[in-house]
Amino acid sequence: MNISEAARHAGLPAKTIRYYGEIGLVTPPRDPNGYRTFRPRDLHALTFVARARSLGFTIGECRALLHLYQDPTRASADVKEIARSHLGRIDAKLAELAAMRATLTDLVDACAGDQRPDCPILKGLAPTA
Amino acid sequence: MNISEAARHAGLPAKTIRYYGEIGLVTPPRDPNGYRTFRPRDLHALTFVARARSLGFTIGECRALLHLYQDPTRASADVKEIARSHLGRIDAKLAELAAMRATLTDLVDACAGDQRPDCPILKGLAPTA
DNA sequence: TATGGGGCTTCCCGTGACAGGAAGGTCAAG
DNA sequence: CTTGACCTTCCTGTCACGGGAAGCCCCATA
Repeated sequence: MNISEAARHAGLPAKTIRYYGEIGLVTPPRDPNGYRTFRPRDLHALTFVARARSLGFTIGECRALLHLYQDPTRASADVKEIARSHLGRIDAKLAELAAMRATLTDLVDACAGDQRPDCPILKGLAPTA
Repeated sequence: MNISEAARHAGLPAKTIRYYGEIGLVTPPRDPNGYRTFRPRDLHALTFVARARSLGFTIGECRALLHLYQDPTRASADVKEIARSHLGRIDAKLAELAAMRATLTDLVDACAGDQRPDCPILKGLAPTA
């Protein structure tokens, strides 16, 4: 199977799949003509990575998860640790965004949004506010 | 005032302030020796940008907001539009992260996290799940 | 057999918003 | 005069790719 069909199956752009090969994440063999040939196991790995990425795991975490996935002697504790760490990052980001949202919402609600220059948003950003 | 003191006042790394100069966001004058000299208005602008950045505005938005801030003939509607657009981005990101968090929490809760290889997290990421 | 239009390859540059670090000029104190 | 703390520019790296150029390769059709 060539790269464009693999891309369809995995739900990833071909460019991304080439990138994953370049960084040694998923490295399908090559045909004599140099084309990448995706075997079922390669598609499997690509789809696994696509899902992990869609959950926000970094490439490094995807690499570790893929190794664990392919290692029958793994301990689920190792997987869980990666996921919990990522969950912590997500919670931190959520808190940061929620705080931004709260402040911004207040400012936006206070702003008339008309032709006059008076603006609570700018006042809120100004140093001496 | 030199850059390190300006950095302290604005709560930004000196490196970041040089970057802002490079992209023409805040461009303080130079002493004869080439050192940047920060006037009160430069500190003002830097602090304004620092606050806007901390609310998640992009550099481009900060540039626009700073222009509006310094333009007494502005319409608050223009400011509000930028802020509302950013608020939309924040909400989208919040939704995305909340969805990730929900899925991840389910998976993590289902995982024993012990020495055994059986792992619902990996199962959840696997293609045939 | 020629040709045309895909699909495949590598290579290089750009993204956003900086951080790290090297090489070298400047300044005030001892 | 030297030391050490500043300051400067310049180059590279980050993260996870996207865009596009230049050049093979393959298949179908005329």
